[in-house]
Amino acid sequence: MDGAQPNGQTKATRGDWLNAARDVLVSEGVGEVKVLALSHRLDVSRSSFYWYFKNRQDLLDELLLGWEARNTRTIVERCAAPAKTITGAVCNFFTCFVDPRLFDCGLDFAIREWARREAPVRLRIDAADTTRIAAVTKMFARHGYDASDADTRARILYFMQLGYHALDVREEMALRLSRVEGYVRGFTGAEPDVSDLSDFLSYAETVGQAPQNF
Amino acid sequence: MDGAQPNGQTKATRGDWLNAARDVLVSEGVGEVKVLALSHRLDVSRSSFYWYFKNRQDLLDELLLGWEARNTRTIVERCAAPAKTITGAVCNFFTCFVDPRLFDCGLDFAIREWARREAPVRLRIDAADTTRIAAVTKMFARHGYDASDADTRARILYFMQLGYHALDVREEMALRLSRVEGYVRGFTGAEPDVSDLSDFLSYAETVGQAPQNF
DNA sequence: TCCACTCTAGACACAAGTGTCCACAACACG
DNA sequence: CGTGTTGTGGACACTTGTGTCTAGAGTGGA
Repeated sequence: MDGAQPNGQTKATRGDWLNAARDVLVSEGVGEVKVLALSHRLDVSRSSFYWYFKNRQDLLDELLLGWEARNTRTIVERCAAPAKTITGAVCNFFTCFVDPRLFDCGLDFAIREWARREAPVRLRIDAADTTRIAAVTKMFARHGYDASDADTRARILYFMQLGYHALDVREEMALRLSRVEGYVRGFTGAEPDVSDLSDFLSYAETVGQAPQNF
Repeated sequence: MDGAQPNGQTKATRGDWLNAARDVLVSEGVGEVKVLALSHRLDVSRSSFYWYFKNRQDLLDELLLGWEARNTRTIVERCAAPAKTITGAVCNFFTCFVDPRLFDCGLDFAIREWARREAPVRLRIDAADTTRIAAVTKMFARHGYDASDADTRARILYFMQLGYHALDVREEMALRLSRVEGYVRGFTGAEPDVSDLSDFLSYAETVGQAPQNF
């Protein structure tokens, strides 16, 4: 994906610039993604940047491209994953947000914030949300909910999950997991399937060691 | 709240600076709240700013103070409002987000974004969320939900509502209202009370004319 | 060896932002 | 009328950021 192998003389590859930019985008917002600051961070001259990128905007475009290729696809895949019960299906959806390798929450919100200021970014976010909600709706429909009910439940589930992360709540994984049963009951309107639930909880434990979502 | 009455010679009052700053904060983020830009917008010399405020940070502090005094109190009050049924109570909560005069959503999110970059702001947001969730939990508990159930439902309701706004969804008020019944069913786990629901819908219609939330 | 290519550093020109200082206009009041 | 206070505007010094141009160091291949 990165193309060129670093040369002996190379101090910072194109990928290094992109990674540094992503970090700053997530932790401090687009406004702070500055060529000067990145060059300090990489300990490279600022002008080297212009070897790899046309200008600052060029870098930002690339960042957006990477995000598009990743987050939405993850959600769509998890929603389409086979599940015996709706409990299992909802748990499949949850995995996106529990396993940081699957869905990059920090990036998602950083880009939403960015979208508030720039209309073209906004359009891409809108398209992503539409695709994701459709995938969740389909998941409910597949488990016997009628069209209108599936739509409502999909929206509650998706908005609640993003709301949770929008608030950047910081709580222990154990505490978070202790609420899962209640959440599933609330989201599905049915009694959770015990075996599906415990499958999810043990999966979550294994990835729970990973660094926090952001 | 504003103190001084504008003098004949006064071109921009302290309040004018604050309003302009709030607008920019909401639409473009803290980073864009710049003395220079505000002075252009108010058509006043930049140095006049320093008559009213010690420096840029002083202005930002004031903005934060105004937010604290408003948004959280609104939610707490609406949750404490009397309601015959849980349907009515949830509808009371919804009013915050339907009537832009009650709760300033744009400001809430602008400040959340700001909090990502500055720890002291983050602390104040955390305190606000804790207070708000506690108020919603109490609301459910008052209507007969046991402690654990009330906690879960409060979180689903609050996170979902903020998630909805975090995504900055733009849909017609009519479409939004058409989903309310389903939402209430989902949130309360019970069949909505018809009269409480219609009271809310007619209230929402009257304020629906007001400008969009942001 | 030497030449081309890749990448880096430093200098330059410029734009936009901050905060300070000082002169001064306009009003309010004795 | 003077005189103090309230606000405004312009000039200055400084910082941080962008993008361009050019010299040249290092590497790999003919």
